[in-house]
Amino acid sequence: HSFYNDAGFIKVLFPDWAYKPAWSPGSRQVQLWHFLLELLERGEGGAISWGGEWGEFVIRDPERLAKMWGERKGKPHMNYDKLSRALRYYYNKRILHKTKGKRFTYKFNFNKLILVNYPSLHTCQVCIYNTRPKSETTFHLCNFQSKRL
DNA sequence: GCCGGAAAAT
DNA sequence: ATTTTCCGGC
Repeated sequence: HSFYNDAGFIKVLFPDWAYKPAWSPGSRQVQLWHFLLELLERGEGGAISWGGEWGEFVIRDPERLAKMWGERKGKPHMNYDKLSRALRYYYNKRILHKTKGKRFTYKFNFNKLILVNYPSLHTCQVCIYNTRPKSETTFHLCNFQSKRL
């Protein structure tokens, strides 16, 4: 079972509320893993990029990434030490794990993160990010770009 | 750098 | 509930 389509792309979906301003009704704060996927998706700058394995990524410029994250969240004193602590909280949630021995390298657990294809990955290239158990799944449907891995 | 406890912040 | 902040330990 592959998350690729024929062209080797996946489609990344973010909750639409992730893009509303914080003061907007119904909006919530964007979460760190949304932000990371967004940068990876866009091949942003070079502060972060996909690594060799499926879901693996390398933080090329830790302090710049932290700065970007801090700007997004309105935390001007954000740094890699604190950002990486947030990443470590993802271990127990099984959103991420560390690629041991590789500096600044982490890996998304897409098996956990992407639970559902809607309606079919192969035909529509749509994945839905969801961190909750399937039994209490709520799906956030919105449109987004695709990314070659 | 990386880990994870503890407490605070939102 | 998800970080942010701080930090002792490895």
